[in-house]
Amino acid sequence: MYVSSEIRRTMPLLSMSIVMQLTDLTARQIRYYEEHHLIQPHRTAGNRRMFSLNDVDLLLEIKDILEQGVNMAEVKRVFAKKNESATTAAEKEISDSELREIMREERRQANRMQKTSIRQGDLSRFNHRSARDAKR
Amino acid sequence: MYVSSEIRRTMPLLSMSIVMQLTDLTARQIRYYEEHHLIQPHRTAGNRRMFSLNDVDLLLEIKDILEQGVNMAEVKRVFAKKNESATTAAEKEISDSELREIMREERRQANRMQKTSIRQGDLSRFNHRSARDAKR
DNA sequence: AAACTCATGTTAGCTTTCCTTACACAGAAT
DNA sequence: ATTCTGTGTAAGGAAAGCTAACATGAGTTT
Repeated sequence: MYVSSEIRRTMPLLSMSIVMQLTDLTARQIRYYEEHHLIQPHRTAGNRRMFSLNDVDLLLEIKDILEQGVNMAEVKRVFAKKNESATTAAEKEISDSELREIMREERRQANRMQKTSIRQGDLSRFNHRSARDAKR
Repeated sequence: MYVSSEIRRTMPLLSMSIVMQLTDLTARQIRYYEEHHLIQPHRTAGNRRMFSLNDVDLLLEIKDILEQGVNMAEVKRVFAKKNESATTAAEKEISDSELREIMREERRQANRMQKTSIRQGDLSRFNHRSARDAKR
């Protein structure tokens, strides 16, 4: 009861070290993703970053996507599209399958357009993810 | 999804400054309550306290009880009894009303025993708490 | 009244954590 | 071959946290 029930996913409660533990990312990586506007952690009066649970989830998604061999530019596009569809459709959440579908579409478009959008390895895992899907 | 669903109430995620904000207690107070074994926050490798959501709830309860004009010794007894009844009866949670009942009983016993247990003001508010009760 | 207890405030000195900035580097893209 | 990208790492400084110690006001005991 009490506080825990009032914890909002957007409340900046978590310090850098905790987020590093939760996400298994380095501080360098987290700051880099912020630099690219993928997250916007709050700042304390003393300029320290404070993260929300939402931020942690975002970081985990970023990590997950990057590990698939997608580059930052693409991650940004995926997130932009995700926000777009979320706001236009007034949806707050998006499922993993939806996310993968969006990325699949992104990939198709990028391939058609100029094939410069996707680098760093192939995306074959996105089309046969039975093993990974089972884990989620 | 992802992390937030895995957040356990016992995970030490929160720093001192955040807990101060959440509870509106001073660092001095929080450390003092720990000194009296009312909470046992984790420690980082660098000796910093890290609090769980459970700790925050406990602190809020402590604060609430102390604000009624009860002293620490009594708070300890209340908590001891609470733990006892929780473990023996295999109950995890205790309602506010139950808590107040326990404290009422405590007070009666203490008065009978040696009347040294309760100091610092009277407990009259416990018997006519209509205004405060309405807030919870 | 004097001495004591309790819960909290405050200060000092020190350690840990976090910040920014800058440079380095390996692998991929051009 | 050169450039771009994502990450590592180091330096110097500042914020936040720690312990220990003394201070204090309200209530209690002697």
